[in-house]
Amino acid sequence: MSNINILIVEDEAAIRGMLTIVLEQAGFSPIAAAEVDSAQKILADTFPDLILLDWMLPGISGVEWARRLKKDPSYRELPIILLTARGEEEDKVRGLEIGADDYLTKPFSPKELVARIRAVLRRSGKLQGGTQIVLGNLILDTEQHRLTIGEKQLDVSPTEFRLMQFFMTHPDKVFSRTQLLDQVWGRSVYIEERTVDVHIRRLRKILGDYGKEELVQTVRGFGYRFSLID
Amino acid sequence: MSNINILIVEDEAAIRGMLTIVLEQAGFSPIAAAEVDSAQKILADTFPDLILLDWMLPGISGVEWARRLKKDPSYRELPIILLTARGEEEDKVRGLEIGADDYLTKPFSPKELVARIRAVLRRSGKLQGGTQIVLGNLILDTEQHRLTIGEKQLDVSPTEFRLMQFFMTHPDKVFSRTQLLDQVWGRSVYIEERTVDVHIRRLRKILGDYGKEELVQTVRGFGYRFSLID
DNA sequence: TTTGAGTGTGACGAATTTATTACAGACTAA
DNA sequence: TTAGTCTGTAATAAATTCGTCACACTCAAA
Repeated sequence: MSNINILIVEDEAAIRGMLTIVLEQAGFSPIAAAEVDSAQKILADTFPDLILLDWMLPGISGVEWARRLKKDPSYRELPIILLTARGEEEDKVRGLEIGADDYLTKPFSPKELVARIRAVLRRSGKLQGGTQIVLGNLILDTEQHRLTIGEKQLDVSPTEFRLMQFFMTHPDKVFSRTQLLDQVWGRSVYIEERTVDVHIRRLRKILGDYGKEELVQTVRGFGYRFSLID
Repeated sequence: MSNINILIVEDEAAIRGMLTIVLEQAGFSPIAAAEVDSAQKILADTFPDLILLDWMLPGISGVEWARRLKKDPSYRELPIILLTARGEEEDKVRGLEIGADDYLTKPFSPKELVARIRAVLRRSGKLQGGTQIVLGNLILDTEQHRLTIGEKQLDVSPTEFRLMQFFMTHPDKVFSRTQLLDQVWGRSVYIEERTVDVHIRRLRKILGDYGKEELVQTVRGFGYRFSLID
């Protein structure tokens, strides 16, 4: 269960399905959209680490959308890989001009796709050899599956670990219970929203043992936030 | 100038040549044969450390030869990596049945080839620079096949030894049961995941006799970790 | 102060995951 | 061959985790 989310935007259902399967098998968490409109919605409440974008799309074209995203400060850092039709050299050039991070010419092999994705992620620092997330004196090491606070090791359950991992990679941001369920539990399970509260409680209890209870903050009416600042 | 001899058996001259070059560059000493007959001769008077064997061969097929070798006591230990054509899943299954140590699906990258070869050689103990791995007061000597803790020598079975070897070369890192099976048992065998648990248990028991039971740690939901730290 | 929605908390049973044991077949050395 | 070891698997036990619920508490608007 990687938490590398990849947003696929592709109108052809067959290719979309193929991409989804390939990415899943490669250990990513893909989300697919058929056109820009729904992609935009997904973008709003999920937090993809990379977008795989078809060049030709009905309605707003992929290029056009990419151009917009690259102009938007809050999405500028989000890597985009364009999928172009065979041999349209010109497109490639234009694609890179608008700031796409890579392009891939159809047809491509699954292997190549995954390799390119990894390369881009690595370049943007999201896929690192260094597997540590450091926040203050909190260290979460995904490779060792360890959560330490100062010198002390915290004993957390798998779900708590994933929750912490998500929080620590998105500090200072408020997330609704639904968003947390989507991100930490996965989009495909249905679970009561209140369950999040319980897990938050458990996390706070553990953190509280080390005087760090206030790291997880309640934002009444919205959800929770993880932050070093009060 | 390695003394690792690798016997290549491949009928297509182009691929044979490519393999030879790749292996040479990787520091191995390749010897190539176009079919089983000449391979058999080479086998008789040179002593390869590993065979890279094409699945499809004129005359006796690669599989058939592999099967024979694996039955012959004097060659049983000789690792074999099968080269299979793309997507022939069935072949893989048969490949592992006859006891191949790994398989590689064409086309493959030189990098992957070399990595797999190294892995297999390491697993069979033939690739070791310094033969000792030292961790705390634990010493694992791959050449003498010995595991000592302080002054005491531990009596471990072959599988336990390989498991320890893998753990000691990758300390502090969590591995899933699948990863352990791939790395310690080999990619081409199908074994129940639970079997790992049993071997872990056996290892712990042995280590426990010397007060080192806690070296192998359970990471619930993920797998196991070998670490000197709690 | 009242009221109701939003949140915190402890408990519980079910589900999941891991540990342990026993056993049969394969293999090895004598 | 034979006794003994090694290994994978299945069965069972033990431990942990997880989602829900019921009820207590908070907060803010009226």
